Formats: sequence, structure tokens, C-alpha cells
Amino acid sequence: MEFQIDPTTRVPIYRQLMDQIREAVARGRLKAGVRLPSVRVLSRELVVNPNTIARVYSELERDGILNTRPGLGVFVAEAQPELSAAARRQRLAEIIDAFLTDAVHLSFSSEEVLAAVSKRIRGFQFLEGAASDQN
Amino acid sequence: MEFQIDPTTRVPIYRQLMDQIREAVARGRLKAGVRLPSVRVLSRELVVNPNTIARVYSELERDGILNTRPGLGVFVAEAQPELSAAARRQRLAEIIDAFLTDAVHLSFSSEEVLAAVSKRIRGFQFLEGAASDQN
Amino acid sequence: MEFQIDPTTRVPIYRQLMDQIREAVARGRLKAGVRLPSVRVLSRELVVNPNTIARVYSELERDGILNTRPGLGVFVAEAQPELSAAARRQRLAEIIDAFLTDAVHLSFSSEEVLAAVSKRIRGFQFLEGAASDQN
Amino acid sequence: MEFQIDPTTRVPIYRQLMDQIREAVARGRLKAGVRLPSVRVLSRELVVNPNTIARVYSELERDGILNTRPGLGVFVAEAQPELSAAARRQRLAEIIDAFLTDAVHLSFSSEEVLAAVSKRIRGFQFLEGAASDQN
DNA sequence: GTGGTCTAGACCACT
DNA sequence: GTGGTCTAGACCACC
Repeated sequence: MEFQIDPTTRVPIYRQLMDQIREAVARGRLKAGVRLPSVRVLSRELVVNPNTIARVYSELERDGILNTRPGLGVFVAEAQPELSAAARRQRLAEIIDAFLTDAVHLSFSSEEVLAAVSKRIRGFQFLEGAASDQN
Repeated sequence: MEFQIDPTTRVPIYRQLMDQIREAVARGRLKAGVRLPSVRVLSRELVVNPNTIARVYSELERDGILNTRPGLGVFVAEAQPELSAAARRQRLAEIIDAFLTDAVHLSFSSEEVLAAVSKRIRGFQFLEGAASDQN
Repeated sequence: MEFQIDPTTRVPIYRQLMDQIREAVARGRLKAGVRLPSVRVLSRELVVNPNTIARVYSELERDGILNTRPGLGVFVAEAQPELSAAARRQRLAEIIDAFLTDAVHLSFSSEEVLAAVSKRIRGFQFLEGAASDQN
Repeated sequence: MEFQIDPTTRVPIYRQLMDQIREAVARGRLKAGVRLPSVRVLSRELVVNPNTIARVYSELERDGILNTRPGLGVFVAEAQPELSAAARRQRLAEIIDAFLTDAVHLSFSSEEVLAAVSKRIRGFQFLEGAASDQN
């Protein structure tokens, strides 16, 4: 995995890195169990303050996306939704509505939006099957 | 239209209000030509500083979503996309990827996501027709 | 770069400063990547409230002329036109007509106006090449 | 002459009307000596407060573009530059620089700008000859 | 009445 | 240190 920081954006560095790790996991490019570079190594590689990397790892651990095994390193966690089904559904509705609001203001038609989502969704590693609903 | 501010979130007040207005316009609940509450009235209603409301209105005006008529008030604008097709397509890809990343981490399947998008898209007022691409 | 505010004009302070920065960028006197003075420094220098400077920077960022890097400062952005060709052409026609209207009322001849434009245009950093129209 | 007010713009009504009269004069569509509609008539026609029309006429009179002949009406004045040659040249330079700044930020090339100015200048009624420089 | 601009001063997040 | 957000309160222009 290579991560890239664009310092010309107003998105904070820690956010850029978090988003890239989250997206890599979502696309299946980072699979559960894989070890990430150490804070020190990655901070040198990206020319970023080690504190910033450490913050990224700890926030992703809080989100259940990474696990730190002391002395061994930081690893991609098994997928494990902690939210209730109701909370997950509500959260999904929120992010869909926010996304659709933006899409409308970009003057796309609903057909164009659905087509684009259908196409891009193939680049992501979703759960198999339909039933993720029982918890 | 009623707007609601949640002061406990870390989302800035002006952002919450902007998002709510943008969504209401995208859903067709606020139609072009409708007058919004005056800065002073809304600031009293939401118990928010008038400057904060004024900021929301002026940023939405810069985005082409509202118009200000001096001395008269603030109104919902006619939709008028000014971005190039290339910029619009890139923006759409970005928001879709960000949305799908979140959806994967919520442990939904791709079928569930597509179904939810298809369902919720009906609540929004998209452009008619499919081809909005010639400019 | 030195900026100057004339408090006797009816042009708002933030507009004066915005215009000066826009012109400096257009002339190539402020090049992409250059760091602008911090909000606090410039506000002391110009004897203007920091909020006013912050407003200038944030509006120019929305226009794609500046970038903010949190914690680091404000920088001149790479040029990146996002408007559609149609919108750009219409905008150009509008500003030309407004300019020509003023020029006529100053009692210049068309030859004088064209000569003056041709001469002054050399002080600006335009795009190379002629065709900037495909998007 | 028909004037049109667009209430959806943030440009004040009095400014819209002033600009339209100035442009009509500059284009030669309103010639010196022509009588303009009375304040009352025009205010009914445009559905605008009479005070607003009166303000437009009085400001244009101050600029030397209109003359009021009491009891007779308001007339288009003879062109009469009151400024010194130096002041006129400086003012021309200012409006050219402001215009060119905008044109650069619209990502046009200098060739495109010159071509567009040359084309649109034909729609305006400039002074004949080149020598408007002796005063 | 309407919105727009500016100041002063506080608090927070990012690096 | 950097910029971002919010409040409070003043003054001005437009209608």
C-alpha cells in the first residue's frame, strides 16, 4: 500500500490518511490481518509528524478498523459492526441523503447517479450475500 | 420549513444549517422563488447569532442556491449549473467513493446499498431526462 | 507583496484586499505555492480586524485561488478552471460589455481602447496557447 | 428603449437601471437629446418605487450622462468628459486591469481576450477618430 | 424593515 | 504557531 498526502487540500493530513486507509480496506486492497507500517516508518515515508500518524492509528482502532498488538504492530481488524441494526440503517440513510443532496446540486439526473453508483460499487469489497441484518 | 440546530455535535452550526437548506432544496421542499426567513428572525428562532445565519445565506448565495435581493430578503434561486462536465463527473466520482467507503464499513452488502439508494433517491428532485452533459 | 487599504473609499476593506490579491495572482506576481502572510500578521500590518482578513482568505479559497493548509498557513493555489465553457464565455462577454460601457463614457475612441488593452495585457500572466475550450 | 429589472440578482435595482441606461448610451441606442420617460411613467412600467427611479436619474445627471430640464423632462446629455486627460487615462488603466484580472481567472488566453474585445467593441458607439487627448 | 460590513474578543482544532 | 467558528454589538445601504 502506498498512501499519498496532498498538502494543498484543506482536508487535514490526519483525515486524508484515515480516509485512504478506510477506503483501501473497503476496496479489499488491505485485508484483515495485514500489518501496517509502524508509526515511525510511515511518518518518515510521508514526511509527516509521528504524532499525526499515531492519531490516525488510534482513531481507526477506536472505529474497529485496526488493532494494535503491543510490541508487534498495527493490523487490519476483522470486519465487526458494533452498531445495532437500527443504528446501522439510520446511519446508511444519513450518508445516502447527504450524497444525494450533493448529487442533485451537481445537476445530475437520477438515472446518471444510479448508473454511476452501480458502476463504481464494483470496485469495493462488500459483504457477500444479502443478509447482514440479524444483529 | 423548520430548521434545527444540534449544539452538542461537533459539526459547526453554520454547516448544519447549510446542509439542511441544501437538502430541502434538493428534495424540492424549498422551491425556486420561495423566501427564506430573514436573518434576524431565523437567528432569534434558532437562538443563534445573526452573523452566523448571514454567513450561511451568503455562502449558499455563492453556491448559486440562494439569491439576495437587497432590502427584500433571501430567496431560493433557480438551479443553474456552471461547472464543466469534467469537473462535475470528477466530483460525482469522489462523493460516490466516499459514500461507498462508509457503506462498506457499516457492513452492508452491495445489494442492500443499491436497494437503499434506489429507494431514497425517490425523495429527491432530480433533473428530468438523462443527458445533462453538453456544456 | 505589499497590500494597501484605503479606508476613505466606499469599497469594503475585504473587497479591496481580495481585488489586490486576485490581481497579483493574475499578474504572476504571486505564484502558485507561495505562502501569504498569516491572518494575524496581515491584520496587524494593515490595521484591520483579523476576521476581515480571514474572510478574504476564505472567499478566495472558495474561488480556487488560495489553499489553506490547517496549522501551516494560506498558499496560492494552482489554477484550475472548473466552470463550463458556456458559463465562461458568458461571463467574459459580460465583463467586456461592462468595461466597454465605461470606456465609452470616458470618451475614448475604439482605437485608443484597443491599444490600451493590447498594451496592458502584457502585464498579465495568461494561459499559454489559444484553445482552452474542450471541457 | 425598454429596460428590464431582474429582481433575482444581488445587484440593486437602481444599479441595474443605471447600468442599462449607461450601456444604451454607450451603444448609441440612446442618442444625445432623446427624452427619457418620466419618473412616474417609468416607475409604473418597471414596477419600481419612484424614489428609486429618481435616484437613478439624479445620479446619472451628476455623472453628466443625463440633463434634467425642469418642467420638460429628462434628456440624454451631449458627451462631455469632465476629467483631465491624466485622470481619464488613469481611470482607463484601472478598468482595464480589473477586467484583465477577471479574464485571467476565467482561464482565457490573451489571444481569446483580445479577439473577444475586438468583436464586441463593434457594438458600441465610440468617438470617431483617435485624438481625444488634448484637454 | 431587509442584508452587508466591521470590530472586539473568546474558544477550538491542526501541525 | 496556524486558521475556523461563534458571539455581541455597531453602523451603513437598499427598499
